[in-house]
Order: sequence, then structure tokens, then C-alpha cells
Amino acid sequence: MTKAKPTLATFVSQARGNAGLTLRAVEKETGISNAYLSQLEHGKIQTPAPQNLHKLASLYRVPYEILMQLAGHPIPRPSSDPPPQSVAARIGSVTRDEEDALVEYLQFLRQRKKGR
Amino acid sequence: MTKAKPTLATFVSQARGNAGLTLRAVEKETGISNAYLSQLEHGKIQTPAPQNLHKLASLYRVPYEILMQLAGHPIPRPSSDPPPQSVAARIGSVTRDEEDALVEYLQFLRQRKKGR
DNA sequence: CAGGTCTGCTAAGAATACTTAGCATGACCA
DNA sequence: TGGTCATGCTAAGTATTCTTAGCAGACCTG
Repeated sequence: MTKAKPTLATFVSQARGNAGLTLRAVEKETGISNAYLSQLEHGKIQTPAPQNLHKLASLYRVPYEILMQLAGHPIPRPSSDPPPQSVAARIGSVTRDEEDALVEYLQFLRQRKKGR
Repeated sequence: MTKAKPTLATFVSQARGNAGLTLRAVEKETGISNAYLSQLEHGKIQTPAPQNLHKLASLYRVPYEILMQLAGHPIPRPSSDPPPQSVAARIGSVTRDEEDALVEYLQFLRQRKKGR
């Protein structure tokens, strides 16, 4: 019952194994050097670029989101973001129309400041 | 009425303007150095880390996805092809770790669908 | 003016993603 | 045996993100 969470390294390594591809085959397909792929599968890379994760995801046919998550990258969610602290304090909770008006006002302030 | 397609630099710069924040205020909130923010707003940074884009997105109250897109990072396709059938076809031979990851992914999908 | 603070900017350095070059092992074949 | 290839790995170098340190101008206040 080991629910050991997979690391990015092990996940990518096993995914390649399942696909039955060699490092150099992956290199040929993705343009990512086999040396780098080896390092990646040995956990020596902390945060690979999303671009590369995407290439590997489509090649291995695994969800891109999972690689992103395992890499520690924030995943773009359709759900809205929580209210930001400092800005929230500045503008409080407002309707969308009020927010638009406030944005205009802030732009005006900034513009005037620049004019000086 | 010509809506010029914004670069990441201009977008982030204007977003900060709209929020009425200084570079150092953003630094204080996000932990990203003001020097780097300045470079970012002048187009001297090509692909900022998603982690940093996420911080800026929530602070400026702009969609994270937009920043990702402007930065050239691949974004997960909304719901067009959530479960890759190639993996499903292979499920009989996946490892336990991969199975766990798949379960996580399905939970993520359900939650997202529920979210909005 | 003199001194202080706030703003944005840049030069230089540190950290690290990623590549190039090449080594070691093993399989296959004459 | 000897040769050639395929495979994975590592050392060293390059490129780029991100930080630290500090400068220059604008705005105050005395």
C-alpha cells in the first residue's frame, strides 16, 4: 500500500519505458538532448521548462498537467484566483463595473503623475 | 480601435500600472526582485518561470493563463482531450505510481468541471 | 541649497537549465 | 578475437533566469 507519490524523474522515466523509446529516440523526436533527458530522469533537474514538459507529454502520451504538477509549476485553472492581499486592501470588494471604473481612475492617476 | 497584440512586457507593465503599485511594492508582495521586474517589463526576459508569472497574475488580478500564453508557455488544452486514450489503452500495464498520478489527474478534472 | 526618501534602471554576479563531447558497457556479427 | 554499433551516463561548457548592489533623477522638507 505504498502510496509513494511519484517524482517527476521516476514518472518520466517510466513513461519512456512504457513507450519503449531510447533516450536518443526521444532526442530525435523532441529535440531535447539525450544528456539532458538522462539528468532529468535522475532527478538532477529541478524545474524543466514547460515547453520541454509539453514535448515529452505529447510524445509519451501522458497528460501535460501531470508533468507540470510534478515539476512544481502552477497549473492554469479555469477557476478564479483568490483575492490578492495588497490590491484587495486597496480596492476592496467591488462589482465588475465598479472595478472597471476604478481601473480607469487608477490609469488617470498614473497618467497625471507622469505628466508632471 | 486597433488593438495591438500586447507583449508580455507591455501587458505586465500596464497591469502593474492599473494596480497602482511600484516595482518595490511588487517585490515586497511577491518576493521577485525589483530589478528583475524592471527587466521583465522592458522585454529583456524571454521566458519567465511559471511560478513568477503566477505570483504576478494573482497580484495584478489578471488571468494566469494569459501570462503563460504571452510568455510562450504551452497551456493545457481546456477540455478537448483530457484523458489520452493511449494511456487508457495501456492502463493494464501501468505502474502503481502512474496509476496514482492518473487518479490524481481525474480528480483534478472533476474538480475543475465542478468549479465553474 | 542640503539632506532624505522614493522611483525606476543597469552592471555584475550567482544559480541553474540545457548542450556538446566523449566514456563505458553490452549485444551482435564476421 | 576483434570490430562496430546502440544505449545510458557524466564532465564541462554555454545560455539564460534571477539577485545583489548601487546609481541618477524627481520630489519633498527644513
